[in-house]
Amino acid sequence: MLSEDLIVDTSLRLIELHGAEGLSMRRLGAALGADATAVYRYFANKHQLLLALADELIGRTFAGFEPTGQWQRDLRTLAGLIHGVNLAHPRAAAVVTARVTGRPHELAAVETIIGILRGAGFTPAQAVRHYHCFISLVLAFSALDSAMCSGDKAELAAETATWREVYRELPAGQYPNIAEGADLLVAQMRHSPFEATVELFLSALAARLD
Amino acid sequence: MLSEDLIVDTSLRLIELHGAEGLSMRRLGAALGADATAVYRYFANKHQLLLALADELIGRTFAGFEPTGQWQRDLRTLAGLIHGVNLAHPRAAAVVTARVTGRPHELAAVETIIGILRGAGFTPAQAVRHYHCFISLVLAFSALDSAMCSGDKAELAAETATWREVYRELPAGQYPNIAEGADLLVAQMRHSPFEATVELFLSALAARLD
DNA sequence: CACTTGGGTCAACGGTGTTGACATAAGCTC
DNA sequence: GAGCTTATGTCAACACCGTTGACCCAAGTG
Repeated sequence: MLSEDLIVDTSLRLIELHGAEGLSMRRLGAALGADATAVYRYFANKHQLLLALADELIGRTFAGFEPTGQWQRDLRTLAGLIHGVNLAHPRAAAVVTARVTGRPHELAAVETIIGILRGAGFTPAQAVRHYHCFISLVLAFSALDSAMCSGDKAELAAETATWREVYRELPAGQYPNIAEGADLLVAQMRHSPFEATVELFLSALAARLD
Repeated sequence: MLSEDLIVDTSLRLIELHGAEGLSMRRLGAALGADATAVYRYFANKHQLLLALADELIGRTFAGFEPTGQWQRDLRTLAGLIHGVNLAHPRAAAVVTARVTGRPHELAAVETIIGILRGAGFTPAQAVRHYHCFISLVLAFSALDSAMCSGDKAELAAETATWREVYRELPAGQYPNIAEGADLLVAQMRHSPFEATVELFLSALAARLD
């Protein structure tokens, strides 16, 4: 017997295993030991399935989180958790990102984050505004970085090779600013600017608090 | 006779016309009045074509831009330009976002932005770091927002309806923070937090400059 | 017993990106 | 000009994809 939970778990395992694009209904059916179309008894279409995956991921993200009362630290932790979970499930991340699920785990997440901002001293209006910026920032970067990592290793290596070869050999006359920091640039582009951007964001919020 | 330029232009027109997912090789071929596979004489695969689209978009974005010397204003303008162009071409945006093209227009863009930061007084290392954060922020939000707008109108309306119905009717006992700002939340979620986040980002940069 | 209903299977439709063989026209060398 | 190479477009096919509708059978219910 299949079930929503079983399908969701199997889907997440498949994504983790076969990478971003590895989740197809046929593969899912095979992994479940059933026909591909059996899944349609539980989810109207693939989009609904992805929404369920998204909510499950949100739930897992917030499962091990307890607010400490220090709002900057809490938001930093949450940002890292969300980013991390989404990176582990790139394909589902694309959906968490773009659409609102309206499911229970999502509600709990919204409640938690706005609560942290209210506790920090922001007004309800500020808290809502900053919540929107915060969650969009984190999700947008998650989607960006998981798209970055979803390709094969070979593809990724070719990518950084492009950076190295193209950017390091540019004529300093035409591109003085690039030439000046070419080594820094190549080194910088290898890892995500996520943490740095979150720090900038948090410092901007803190400045708005006084 | 086909040509790279003709293919790129037609592709962009197709995307603008048929929406995000509207660009398939067969449709492209039809729009060109040729067989779908003829495109493969000019681009090794669809990914390469999308990279070319991306570079073309970058070029168009920077075409009408002249730095004023006021770095905050310039970055704000650029952010808006990039965001706007990407919103108009949702599918291509996803690619501009994730991958480095290494093509001429991209190089010019990198040079311009780092130049602005250097002119603002940042060190080469700072300029490179902040460039990376800035461009990632802008591209990540562009991808997010264009994914948001790419669905049908009906789908989008259903989305906001979800927000309205679900979030406004929540029990205040379980979700006090959401209940407190439910109206604000529903109103807020309708438009992108892009401008607000860019402002926060720029203010954080300015604070780092002293 | 008859009958509905939930849940799994099967074949099929129209779509996708991509490949390899084939045809034809252009341009170059002898 | 003849012959050959190279560029360019066409065609059929492959292996996928999400989704639908018909079918079938076991379980539960009147």
